[in-house]
This record gives sequence, C-alpha cells and structure tokens, in this order.
Amino acid sequence: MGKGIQSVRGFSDVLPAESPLWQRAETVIRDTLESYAYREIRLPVVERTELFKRSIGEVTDIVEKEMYTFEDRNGDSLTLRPEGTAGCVRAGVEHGFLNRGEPRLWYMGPMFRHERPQRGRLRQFHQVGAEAFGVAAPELDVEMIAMTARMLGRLGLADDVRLEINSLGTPEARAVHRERLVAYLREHIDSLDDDSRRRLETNPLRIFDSKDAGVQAVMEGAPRLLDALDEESAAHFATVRNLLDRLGIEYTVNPALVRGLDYYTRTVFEWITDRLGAQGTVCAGGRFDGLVGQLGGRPTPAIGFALGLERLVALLAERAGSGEFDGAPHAYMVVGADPGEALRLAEALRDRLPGLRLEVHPGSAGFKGQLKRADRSGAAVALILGEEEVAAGRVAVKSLRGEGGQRAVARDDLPEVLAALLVETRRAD
RNA sequence: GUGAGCGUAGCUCAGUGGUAGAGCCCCGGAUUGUGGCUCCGGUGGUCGUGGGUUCGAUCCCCAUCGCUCACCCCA
Repeated sequence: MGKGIQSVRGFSDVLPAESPLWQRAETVIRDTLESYAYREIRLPVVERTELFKRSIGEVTDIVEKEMYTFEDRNGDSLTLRPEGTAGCVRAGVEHGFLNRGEPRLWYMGPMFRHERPQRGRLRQFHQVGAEAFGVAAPELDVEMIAMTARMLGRLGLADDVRLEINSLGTPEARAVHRERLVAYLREHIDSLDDDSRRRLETNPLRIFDSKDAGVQAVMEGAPRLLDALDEESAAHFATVRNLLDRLGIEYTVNPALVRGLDYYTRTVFEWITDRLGAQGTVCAGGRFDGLVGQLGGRPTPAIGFALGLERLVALLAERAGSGEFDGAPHAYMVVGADPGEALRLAEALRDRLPGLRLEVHPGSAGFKGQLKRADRSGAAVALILGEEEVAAGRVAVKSLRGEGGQRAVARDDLPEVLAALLVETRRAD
C-alpha cells in the first residue's frame, strides 16, 4: 500500500471491473451521435496555451488556476486541454471545413484540470463532446438537447437527471445587463457576503445562486438577464421552449444557469442529477456563436455540449443490475495431456464463433485445479479436453452454473453447442 | 486555493503505551480425470512517511504525503 509508485493525484485507473460500464456508455453515446449524423473527430490532447486563453476567457478559473501548462523544449507555452471545444474549433478553422456544409462533429477523450479532486471530479477526466457549426436556427439547439436526452434515456438514466435551460443572449445584451447588475449590487454591497463580493468582479451572474439568505433577498430585486435579452435572442429562446414542449422534453428555466466559459451565447442547458453529491452536472452545453470568429475563422454560429463520462458511469454504476456484463469468458477450456491440441481446437472455435469469449488453461495441470479456475473465471461452461476425449474425438461440456451437468459432445457438434450458449448469454451482454 | 474526516493484510475493518488480529480474497490439502458447499492448514503488514515525547509508540504530539467529502468552480 505505502509501497511502490502510486498514480498521480487526481489521475485514476479504470479497472477491469468497471470498464464494461464505460464500454456500454461509450457505445450507446457513439451510436446515438451517429444516428444524428455527427461524425467523429480526433483531436490532440495538447494545444498552444493561447488557444484556451482566447476561447475560454482569461479571467475564468480554468485559465487562471486550473490549466496544466508547461513550456515545450523550444520555448512554446503548451497546455493539456481543459476542455474540447477550443481544439475542435481550432481544427475547423485550420482545415477550413467549418463553412463547407454544416459540419457536425463529436469527440471523446481525456481532459485535464488542476482542481482539488472530490466526488465526480478528477484532474484527468473524460468527456464526450459534440459541436455543430453553421446553423443559427433554434431547431438545432432543440435537436441537440433531444439527442442528449436520448443518450441518457437509452442508458436508463431518464429518471436520474433533469434538464435546466437558460438563455444568455448576445454578448452585447449580456454586457449591458452586467453593467446594470453590477451597479445594482454595488448599491447593496453591504448585504453581500465575501463570496458574492468576489463574484461581483469575476462573474456577477453567479451571485444569483448564492446560498446566503441575505444575498438571496437582495437578488430578488436584481435585474434579470432574461428580461434584458435582445429581441432576437428572446424570440430564439421562445422557439426553443416551444419546440421542447412539442417534443415532450421536460425542462425548467433556470435564470441563474450560467456556463462557466466565456464563449457561450443564447441557449445554454444542463442535465443535472441529485445522486452524485455536489458535482451534479452530468452533461452541459450551449451556443457559442461568437467563438469561431474570435479564433480567426469566418463568423459561424455553433452549438455544442460536453458530457462527463466519470459522472455518467457513476450513475450507471448505481443503476447497474445483477445481469450486468462483467467481461467473463463464455467458456474455459480444461486441458489434459495434449495442450497443443487444446490450442488448436480453441483457435478453430474462435474461427467459427467470433463472438465467443474463450479462455484456455495455459499449460496443463490437475483437473481439479483447472476446474477451480474455470469456475472462478466466471465462465458458463468448462470444455474438458482430456486424454479420453481426445481419443474419442469429443469434448466434455460441463456446465459451471446451476446443476453442473456434463455431457460428451462430438468435436463437429461443438460449435453448434457453443453458438446456442452464446444466444443464451447474449442478454447479459 | 480553503475547511473537515480518515490512513492497520489484496479488500472490509477490529485493536492495545510493551514490538498486531478477524472476516472475505488468495494458495494448498481432505487418495486415482471434475469446480461450487463444508472442514483443515498456509502465504501475506517495517500499523502511510519523517520527526518528537517515552525505558518502550501502531496507539500520544508535530509535520508531511495520500485518500474522502464539502466550499470554490465545473463535465
């Protein structure tokens, strides 16, 4: 325990016991994205530091104190990506594909933020993100929300999450509102706690969800961003709400919902759970109509979301039933005097049945020990290939679950028997 | 970055100022080529690390590292 080299704080392993859940999440997400015509893009984990400063915002927590930044050997400042959108937009501008059609992209991979680890928060964590470019219509916002709803639904998490939405309007409207809000708050500065005073400088909108009762009272009378929206943004938001209603997607409007990154505009949304402690946001996204232009591309409207895989998997783990796929082999081959023959047979079986998970006992040993291993492997059956069986051209198929019956099967019939077994266990996969 | 709680076997945890235990796991055995159940036996810990107090520290004190949760922030 206290020995040897340990993993770096906040960088954790996904052990074999948990990886099936990850695989299931990834598969469902990928399939869903593809069913909405999103295509995968694979992006580097390292980008120039400047990219994140310009996109996420200089004064955000992420840029100010959470980035893994280092100097390359040639003196360039590089950063382990703290999120995926910036790199995605950078790639789009660099390769000039953002304005050819309306690209829909997704990516999956590790992100890095130097924060204090806690439940649902690691320094290396994994996100699935998707971005759609070139479409300003609110229909796209709603389709994206519907897509995330579908993912969560397919994973059986519909009852564990709720949707909150808000509109941040245009940067201009937001700036005007911000000034008004700050002016208002300065009048009531005496009623603000330290936390809120600090936010006054950094992100005054955040003060809306202060937990302090006195602050709450002040905020009752504060100017609301939603009331200050420009006409177009207001109409856009109204359409989003209307369409969500028509799709039967439930949501609540949360005027205090603010995305942490500077580049968001108009629609923002967040899927929240109460089952994961303090870090309840599982999936969040919104429009960023200004970012592409900011990063040197032709001004292009865009929308995206990011989903935290650790948090999603944590929810799945809570929900996981007994029939969960655990990666155990279907069959375990017990080997007698001729290990070479066992290997040959095993290869032949894998040729015939690509879906078969077959573990062959390495070398040969006593049947007792091998059967014990077979049992512990979690396999449904043991395939016993001893001297008697080899001589007779058969394989003993012994059930390791339930009664434990055993029967001799002719070699030629074995693929068929195992195929039936696969069908039987497919449910659990 | 701030605060709180916790670090004893692979895991879950007892424990006492006098150089450590249980359950589970793992390994072996209960006669010949048959797992699970039962019984018997066994491996395994410099009690997170470094200092201090003490005749003596796993236990008390300090520091440090790590874990966990919360704040902040966010996926």
